[in-house]
Amino acid sequence: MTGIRRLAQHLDISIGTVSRALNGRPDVNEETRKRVLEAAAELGYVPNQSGRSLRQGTTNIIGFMMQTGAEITGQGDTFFMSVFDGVQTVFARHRLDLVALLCSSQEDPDDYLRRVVARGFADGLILSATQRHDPRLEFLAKRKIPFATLGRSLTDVGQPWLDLDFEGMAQTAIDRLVAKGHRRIAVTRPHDDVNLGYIFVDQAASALAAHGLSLDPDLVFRSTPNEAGGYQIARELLSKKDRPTAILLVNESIAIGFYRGLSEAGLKPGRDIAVIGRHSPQTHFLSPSLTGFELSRRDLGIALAEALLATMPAFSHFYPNAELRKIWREELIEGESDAFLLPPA
Amino acid sequence: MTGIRRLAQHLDISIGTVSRALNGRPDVNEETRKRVLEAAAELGYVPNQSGRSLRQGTTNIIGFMMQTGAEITGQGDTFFMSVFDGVQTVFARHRLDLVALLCSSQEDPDDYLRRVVARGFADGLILSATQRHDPRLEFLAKRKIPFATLGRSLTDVGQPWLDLDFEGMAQTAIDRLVAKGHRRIAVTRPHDDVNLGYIFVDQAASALAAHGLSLDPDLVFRSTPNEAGGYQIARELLSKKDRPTAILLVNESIAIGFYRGLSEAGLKPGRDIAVIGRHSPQTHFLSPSLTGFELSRRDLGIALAEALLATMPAFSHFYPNAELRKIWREELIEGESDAFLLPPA
DNA sequence: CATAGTACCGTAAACGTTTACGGTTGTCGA
DNA sequence: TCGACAACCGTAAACGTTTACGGTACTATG
Repeated sequence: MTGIRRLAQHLDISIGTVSRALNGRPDVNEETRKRVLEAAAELGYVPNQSGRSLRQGTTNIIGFMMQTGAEITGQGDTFFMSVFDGVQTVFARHRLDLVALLCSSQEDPDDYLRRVVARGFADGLILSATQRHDPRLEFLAKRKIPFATLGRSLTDVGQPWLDLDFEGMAQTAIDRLVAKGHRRIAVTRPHDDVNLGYIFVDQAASALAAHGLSLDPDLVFRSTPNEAGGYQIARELLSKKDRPTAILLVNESIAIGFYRGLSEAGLKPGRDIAVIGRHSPQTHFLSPSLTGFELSRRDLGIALAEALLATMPAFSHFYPNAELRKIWREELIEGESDAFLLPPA
Repeated sequence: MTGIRRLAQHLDISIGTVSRALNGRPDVNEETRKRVLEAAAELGYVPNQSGRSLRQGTTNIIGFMMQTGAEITGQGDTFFMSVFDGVQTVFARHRLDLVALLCSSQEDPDDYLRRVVARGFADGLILSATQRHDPRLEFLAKRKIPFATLGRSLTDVGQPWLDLDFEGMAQTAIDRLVAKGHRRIAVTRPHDDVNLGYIFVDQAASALAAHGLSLDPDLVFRSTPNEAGGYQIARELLSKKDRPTAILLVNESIAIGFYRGLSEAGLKPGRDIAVIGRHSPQTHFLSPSLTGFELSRRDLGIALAEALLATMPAFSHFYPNAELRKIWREELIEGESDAFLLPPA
C-alpha cells in the first residue's frame, strides 16, 4: 500500500476524498481536510508527480530556455541568471517547478526546442535570445504551448513579451554623444540575428539622422556578445583609417574586452574615445568607470513570469492585470568612459 | 485512440510488441522492429514520459544544481555554465534530459534539495558548491539517489566527485611568489563554507611553512566569489598597516573587482603588488594581464557526467572504467600581474 | 410529512506506459 | 510422430493520481 492509498487507509476514508482535500476542492468538509493535511504532513506524503501528470496531462514544470556554450559564455550567464532569479520567486509561489533548459551552442535551438516539446516536458516556456524572425515562436503557437519571450520579434504570434528599451538607449546615448560634439559614432550589434541588434542599430541611425548625421555602415561592428567579442571590436576599430570618436556597446560583457583592446593600444576610454555601454555586475568594476545603462533584472524576471502565468488558464486569475507586453526603461549610470570632449574641429 | 495504442492499431500488432520494439528488447523480430520504428517516425509517435515514469519509477531527468542570486552572480555563472555544456553532451548521448536547478540565494540549498528529492524530480543529480561539511550529501545517500559532486567534501558518503587541484595551485603560486622574493603573501577564500576555501588556505599555509614562512591570519581575506568581493578585498588590503606584497585570489571573478580596487588607489598589479589568480573568459581581458590558472571546464563537465552515469545501474555498463574521483590540474598562464619583483630588503 | 436541496463522500474509470506470464508456431532430433 | 526448445507475440495487470458520477444523510421548506 503506497501513496495516496496508504494515506486514505490510515485515515479510514476514501482516496477520492484525500485527493480532493489535498487539492483544495470545495466539496470536502473542512474538518476532514484538516485531518488529511495533518496526516499527510505526519506521514510525509508527497503526491507522485508522474501519476498526476499522467492523469492531468500537465507536468508542473516551467522551462526557461537559454543558450550556452563557447560563443556565448560571458553573456548568457550573468544576465539570464539574474532574470531567472526573479522568475523563480514567482513560480515558487505556485509550487511550479522551474528549470533552466540550457541549449548548448553545439545544438540548433530550434531542434532543441522541438525535442523539449515533443517530450511534453513543460507546461509553459520562457524563451530568451529572441531572433528577429524566430521560427520557435510559430512552432510553439501552433502547438498551443503557453510561452513568453524575453525580447520582441518580428514573428509575432500574440505571445506575451518583455523587452528592454533599446530604442531609448540608442536615442539617449546618441543625443548625449552628439551634444558632446561627436560626429563619427560607432555602434555594435550581436553576431547573430537576435532582434535587439536590429532595433538598436536602426534607432541609432535615425537618432543620428535627426541631428543631420548618418550612421556609417563601416562603423557597425558585429561580434559575439561576450568579452572576446568586445576585444575583437576594439582591434577592428583601431585598424580603421578614419577612427570614430565614440562608440555605443549594445551588449554588456563586451565592454570588458573592449577596454582591454584599447588599453593594449595605449588608449583609454573617456580620454581617447567616448564609450557608452550597458552595465552588469562586472562592468561596475571597469576602470575608468563605464557610462552605461542599467536596470533591475530581477524585477524583469518577476514581470516575465507573471506575464506568462497570466496567459495560462490555470493561473490567469491570479494575475488579472499583468502587463503582457512591456518595454523596460534602463537608467543611465554616468561614469568616466564618455567624459571625452571632442576638441573643436 | 492515442499513443502507443494508436501505433499498435495502425500496425495491427499488440501494444506490448510495439513497446518492446521501441525499447530495444531482444524478443522481437527484427523485421517487426523495423516496421514499428518506421511507423513511429511516420506518425511522429513519442512515448509519453508520464506513462513511462509512472510505470518505471524513473523520470529520465538529471538535475544539475547550482546556486544563483545577488551574492553569487558573477561566479555561479560562467564557470558552471561551461561545465554544464560538457555535462550536456554526455547526457544527450543517452537521451537523458538534463536541466539546471538553480537555487536562488533567497532559499536554503538544503531545503531546495529536499523539495527536489521529495518531488522525485530526477533520477540523478549533480551538486556544485560543495561545502566542507555538506548535509546534502548525507541526505542524498540516505535516499539512495545517485549523484556526483563538483568539489570534495569532508562529508564523504562514497559518491563520485571531481575537483580542481587547489593544493597544486596554492603550492605552485606560493613557490613562485617566494622565489620572487615575497615574504608577506595574502590569500583569499570564499565567504561561506565551500570546501575549496579550506583546502586552498591550508595548502598555502603549509607551502609557506616549507619556506620557513607563515601565513598571517590577518592576511586571509574572505569575500563573496564575485567582482564585488574582489573590490572589497582590495579596499581591506589597502587599509592594512603592513601591506602584503603579493596576493593569491582563489576565485576567478574577484580578480576583476580587485583590479578595480587597486586602480582607484593608483596601484597597478605587477608593479605595486603581485597578483596570481584564476582565469575565466573574462579575466583574459584584464590589463595588466593576469597570471592565473586555467583548465577546460567543458572537459571537466564531460568527466563529471560520466562519473555519475558510472554509478547508475542502468548506465554503468557504458562507462566500465570511468574515473570516479579525480583532481584536475590547472595550467598556469603567465601574465604581467605578478611581474613585480620585490626590491631587496 | 414529503420533497427538494445541500454538503459531503465513495466508487471506479481513465491517463499511457512497461513487463511478467503464458500462448502459439515452427524447427529439429530422437 | 512426439517432445523439447526457441522465437516471437498477445494479454492483462500495475504504476499513482484525478474526477465524473452517483449515493447517503441531513436540513430546510412547503
